[in-house]
Amino acid sequence: MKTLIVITGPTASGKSALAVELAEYYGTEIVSADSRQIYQGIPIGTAVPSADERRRVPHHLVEILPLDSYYSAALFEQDALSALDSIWKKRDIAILCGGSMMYIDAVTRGIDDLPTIPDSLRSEIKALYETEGLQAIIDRLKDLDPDYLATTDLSNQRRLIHALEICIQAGVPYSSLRTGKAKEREFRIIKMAISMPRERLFDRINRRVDRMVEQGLEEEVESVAHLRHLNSLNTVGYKELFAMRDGILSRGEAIARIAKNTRVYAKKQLLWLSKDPAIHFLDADRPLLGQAITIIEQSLKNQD
RNA sequence: GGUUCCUUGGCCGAGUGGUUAGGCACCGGUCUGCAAAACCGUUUACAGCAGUUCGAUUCUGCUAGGAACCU
Repeated sequence: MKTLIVITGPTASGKSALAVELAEYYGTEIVSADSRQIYQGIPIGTAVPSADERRRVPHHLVEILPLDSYYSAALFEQDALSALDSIWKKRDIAILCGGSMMYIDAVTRGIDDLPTIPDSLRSEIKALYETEGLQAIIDRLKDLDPDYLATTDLSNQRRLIHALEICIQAGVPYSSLRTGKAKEREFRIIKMAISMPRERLFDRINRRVDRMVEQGLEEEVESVAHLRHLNSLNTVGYKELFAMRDGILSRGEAIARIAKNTRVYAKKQLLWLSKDPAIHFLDADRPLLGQAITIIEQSLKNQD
């Protein structure tokens, strides 16, 4: 039976290294589940797998998109499933590794089918928001989808705008398209996350930020600065250094801020993981590969 | 030694005789199409002591610490 091994965990916890070891052990390949490593041109700040790691094990969905490409969890679901299928043609086991929790959910649980929003409508709604404010969006939704409005956060412009776009494009309320149900997958899923004390994780993050700077993060930021308005660059490590270029932050402040925002990001990931009952946690104080293999072998045995 | 001024929560920083700004950080949370995004919530005060007052962080006095000027 086709099996998907998911390796996740907070940023800087050592996911990539473990995934490579596991892939070598099972003779398989890795699909990355990382919303930023998928872009080209920002390898340092997104801590893309090393050349050596990629030589040892093929990685899919890393550095495949130009920075100005639109992308989403739904697109990732398609791309990841097709990459996984290509691996399953050769092996029973495939590995999905990354820290973009919503992307992982899109693969393991699926995501509802929604219409794609054309650029024209997207910019129309954006203009409405910018000229008339969030209230205008809310007012429209009162007519088009009061149910959604009743259950959502009225301060979150991003989600409200999205809901309105879907209502208009689909011609039916957004809420009517939301099933809230996980899709049936025809593959077995074993999910694991690396866990370690928060202090130690934060220490690793701080060190990793310093290393990125040593590796030339500032030059990398410089090389993409002309594209700073893109969503792909609305990313920790880049926005802070853009602020430094603007003279808003000193170099020291910018670097400290990157570390801080990375810690905040890690906490969000940790929160997401803590809510997922299906996750097996791996203790970072003990050899990870052995723990992972034990969990995998047990799961395979139990479900056969 | 004298005169004047200052002392607010982890940090910055307003202000008031009673309803205890705000920002940052920390902590907690939301989440099915931009998710390393977007958004929400909570906690920690008024240097110490005494007095005035129905009531003091706010007024008075003393103590401690600090600043400026004078001798």
